[in-house]
Amino acid sequence: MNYDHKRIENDWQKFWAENETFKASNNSDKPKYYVLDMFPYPSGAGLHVGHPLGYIASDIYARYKRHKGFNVLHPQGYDSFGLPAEQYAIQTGQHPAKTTEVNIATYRRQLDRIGFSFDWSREVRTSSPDYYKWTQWIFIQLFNSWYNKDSDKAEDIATLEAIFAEDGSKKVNAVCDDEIRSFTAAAWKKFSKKKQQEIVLQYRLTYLSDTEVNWCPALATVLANDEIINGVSERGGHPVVRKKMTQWSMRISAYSQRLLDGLQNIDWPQPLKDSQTNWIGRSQGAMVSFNVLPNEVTQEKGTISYKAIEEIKELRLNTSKASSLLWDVLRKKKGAVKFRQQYILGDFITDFVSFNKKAIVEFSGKKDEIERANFFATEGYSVTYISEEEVLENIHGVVSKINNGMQFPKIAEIQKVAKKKIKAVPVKVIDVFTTRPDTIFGVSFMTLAPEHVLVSQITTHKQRKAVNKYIKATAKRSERDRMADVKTISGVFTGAYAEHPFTGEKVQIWIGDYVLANYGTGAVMAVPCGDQRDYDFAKNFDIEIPNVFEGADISEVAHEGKEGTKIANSDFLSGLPYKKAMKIIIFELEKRGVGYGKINYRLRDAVFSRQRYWGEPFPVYYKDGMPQMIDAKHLPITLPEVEKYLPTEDGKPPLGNATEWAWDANKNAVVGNDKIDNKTVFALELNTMPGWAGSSWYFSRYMDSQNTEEFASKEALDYWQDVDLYIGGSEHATGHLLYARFWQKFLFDRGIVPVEEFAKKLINQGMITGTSAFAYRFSSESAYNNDTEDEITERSVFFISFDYLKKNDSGQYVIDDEKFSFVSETISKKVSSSNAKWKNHKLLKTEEQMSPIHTDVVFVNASDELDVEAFKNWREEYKDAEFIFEEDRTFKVGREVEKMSKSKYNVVSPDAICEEYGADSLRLFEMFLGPLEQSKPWKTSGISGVLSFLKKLWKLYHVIDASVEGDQESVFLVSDEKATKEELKVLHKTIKKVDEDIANFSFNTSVSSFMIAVNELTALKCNKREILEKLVVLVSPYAPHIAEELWSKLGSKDSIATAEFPVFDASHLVESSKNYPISFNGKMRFTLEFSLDMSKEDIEKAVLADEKTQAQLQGRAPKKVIVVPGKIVNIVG
RNA sequence: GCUCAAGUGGCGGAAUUGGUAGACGCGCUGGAUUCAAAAUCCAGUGACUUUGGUCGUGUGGGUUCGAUUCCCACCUUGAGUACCA
Repeated sequence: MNYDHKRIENDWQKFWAENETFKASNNSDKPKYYVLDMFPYPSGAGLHVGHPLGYIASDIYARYKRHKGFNVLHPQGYDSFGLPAEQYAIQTGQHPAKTTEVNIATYRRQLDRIGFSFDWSREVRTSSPDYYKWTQWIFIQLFNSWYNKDSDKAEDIATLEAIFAEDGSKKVNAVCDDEIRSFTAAAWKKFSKKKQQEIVLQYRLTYLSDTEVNWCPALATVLANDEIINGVSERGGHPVVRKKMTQWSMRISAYSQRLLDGLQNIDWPQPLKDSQTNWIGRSQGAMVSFNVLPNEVTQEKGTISYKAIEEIKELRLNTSKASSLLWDVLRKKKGAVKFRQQYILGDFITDFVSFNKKAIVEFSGKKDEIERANFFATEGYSVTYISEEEVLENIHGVVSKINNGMQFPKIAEIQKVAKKKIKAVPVKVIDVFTTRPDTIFGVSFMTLAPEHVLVSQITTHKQRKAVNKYIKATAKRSERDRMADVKTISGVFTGAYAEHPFTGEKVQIWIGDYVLANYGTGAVMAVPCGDQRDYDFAKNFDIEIPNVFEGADISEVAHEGKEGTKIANSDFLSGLPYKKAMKIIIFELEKRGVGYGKINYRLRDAVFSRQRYWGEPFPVYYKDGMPQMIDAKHLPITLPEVEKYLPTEDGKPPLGNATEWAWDANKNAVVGNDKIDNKTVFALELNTMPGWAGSSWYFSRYMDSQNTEEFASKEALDYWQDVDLYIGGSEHATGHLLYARFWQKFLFDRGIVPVEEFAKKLINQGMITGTSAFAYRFSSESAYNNDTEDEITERSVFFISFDYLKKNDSGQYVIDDEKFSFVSETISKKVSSSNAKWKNHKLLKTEEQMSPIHTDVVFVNASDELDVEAFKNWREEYKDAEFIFEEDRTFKVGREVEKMSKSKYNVVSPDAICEEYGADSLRLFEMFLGPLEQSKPWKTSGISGVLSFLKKLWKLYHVIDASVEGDQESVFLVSDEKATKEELKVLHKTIKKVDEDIANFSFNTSVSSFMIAVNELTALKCNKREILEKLVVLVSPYAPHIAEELWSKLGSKDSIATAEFPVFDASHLVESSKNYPISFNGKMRFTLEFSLDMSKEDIEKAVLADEKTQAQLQGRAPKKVIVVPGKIVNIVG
């Protein structure tokens, strides 16, 4: 029987499936090993040969580990929520679930053909309700957690509420919104339930907030930072704008430091670690406070800001009906409680306030309600909330509500408040973050982001117009414009000054769009001598540039280096080097209370809402405007059916189209929207989760994927622990891989998973690019009639074989000068023979550029020859094309490496390769292509090498049956004779090499060592069982089908999958002599054979005595002879 | 701009701690087999060359008896990032 890959591969794939050969057990005496691939998004295009590269590598490793006696978990699944299926649904109306189903079936068929050892019983699909049930469950856990900086981990939200009730907000050290809110325990208890919910929401690890988001109008959704490449969407390349929206966010920022620290403990590629480090962007420095010097605006009416005055004016003009009605009643109730309308308290304008009763009456539903409530509570006021409807319907009820809610404070408290009122006008403070506090004496101005809150409060009357104009102009500019135009320096002076915290000097306050509102505090202290941007700004606006560096030349550029320069002109810092100066300045800042050392991170919280249909629904409903979690026992909240997958007409996300999509708290079921007025039915969250939700924990689900009671059982989690080897693309560095690490750490904190990092080792496989083929056509302006100088328009299309062409200086292909006359004449002959009026014309100019036309790579053979007939039939427009062939009647194409893509006709499908060469050839070839991590081009022609290797391997186990006439038939035959020394040497050399190669993930080199082994054993005519039995196990991880076939022929009834990996025995490689390279001045000239136990001196003597050495030296005496025993001899002449 | 990775025959790529540069494969050349083709097998294949050699791992320096490997500077390509204070 000859090597028949089709039959063998079919048989064994069936065998594996029927016997569940690769099913992993959750309890075993063997040590565990978990090999994971990044699961694919099942796209409509199916797999091309580039996709399985990583899967083949991981499969080899998984099979190798099985041979080595491990209980291997090697699962596979689908990341099946996502945009393409939804975009397709929008275009065609097909339900994404359906197309996803079809695509998955294609993927599965394609994957099965390659012979992977996946345990399919553990398959997961992120879009399946059985799976996303647990994604929703994790969301609930995040919602019910806050980050306690004191314990440095996530804790249950109940512990936060307990501290609030016990000690108020001061005792809480949490990661939450930067705005300082403080309230006493007493105040906390007095807050309404809703108020408390609002406060707690700001501490949760997933929270709702009005955030500036990246809005993509074309996709009608928001995008995360890592989903945007160069200012446009990663998918589709649509423009992205900034927009404020209420969104769910994930507090990944709480984990910044731990995500950074964790990188130390995992074996991941350095470039990937670097890019995560970069993305987290830790910078060490200090916060510094600058007081704004009073000016005519900030001084006006004490604490009342300009903004507030404007607001009051407007408020009083537009008082609502309810408000004026209530004011009439309150005003007339003379004597009892004196209320004031729209009076200022701190930064806020109250609706109604009674100063002596410390009572406030407010209409609920204000945007800044939480901040107001906090402030009022801190000041000791009690707040009664009322609604417009209440007032209109039952004003007397409202008045009694106000009276009941009123406190009657003690005298002492009233006095305290009075004192506070007398206190001086609070000074406006600008906080800045800087990494170079040591250069603080070089500050000559400050710059605020145009969006900074203080801008409107400090700008002088004189500058207001210019400032407003500038703010408007920057708001208009899109993020992309701002990015594209880094060079233009713009800004406006606010007219205000700050006081330098050390020198007390006046420092101008500017605004400029080079300062970003969402990094640090949105304000910088500008040190033009030490920062190029500040320098450019100062030069542009003619601001002073004081030099605080010893001996630095700052006439042209800023001095940005840290080390090696000492600080100058800086009072107590002068003469100090960077590190010392940093220590001292931070000490001083803290001592004087004007700043403190601080670490800042670039990592932002991740927006978690998407205005899409095809994603996980949130397990969230809204009650009284506040988000509530649906009890976990009701999960999954399944996606509702919708008519259209587009946003609703009133701009709600696609889920708003659902007619049955609301939460009935009594019946615990999703019911019709029409019952929403029934008091027990609540609106559900209409956003869905982003693509990275499902992929942030799938590796844990594989451990126990069929569990309906838990996300995964504790036993399964404890047994498998983490992924031992994770293989996937580097493009997920700052997306999936960072989010997954974040969730893992969170789940670890909450005691759900046993380890803090989910993958010990990670390898990035490179991309396989395509080798496009081009036929070169000469373009239309090429034909002229030599007699009339007229251009001939009705021409044929000509293609010219690649060997007639050369590249010109601009990289375009033109006809090679030496071959020009031949080509030109050939074309002339062809044309004139077809049309009489084209006699005597010139068809080509030497500098004529050829247009490269993509031809499908299937028409091209290994020698780059085009199947011209197939090409002509491929496209109507080339049917009558003429071809200028080589002398041997072949037509050559040009080659160019490009990304594999349908539009470039260079896509090679694994199905076609499996059909023609077999899965074993495909697997070997993909590995043989080059190092796993590297990107490398695919060229189908090379695969014949590995196929002939497999045939040679087959032949080692077979002999030609002479009794069969005609076609040569081979029959299985191995001998039980003892192997020779030579044969054992070949085997053990190969065992050693393959063992090392797999350990180093150097799969390409082990394929070549297989080839060497088979070539050598063939030369030795070896067919000994002793050798061949071990050889087949060695090959089995790479080419499992042929290995199984030969293994069964060798007499085994079981699969080769768990056969013991051959053990290397060094004794077979012991040599007695060495062929020493003899080099002269480091250049090898010839070799000499010496025994390995010969001494240095003897070797030196023998080498010098050799006539070849004498010939090299030509009579000169060698200056020095270096002998490295077992390695080399070098003679210095 | 910054960060990282990589530059070796016609092509994909080998070369363990510095020790015979180009393993293995593709392609190419010649030969055997064949009516012929495919397949298979054998030999050759870095460049130059007076056939004895000489030069060769992006460029220029350095360290070393010896450098693809280590150090410095530069060039090119690819990836990530983008005013991060």
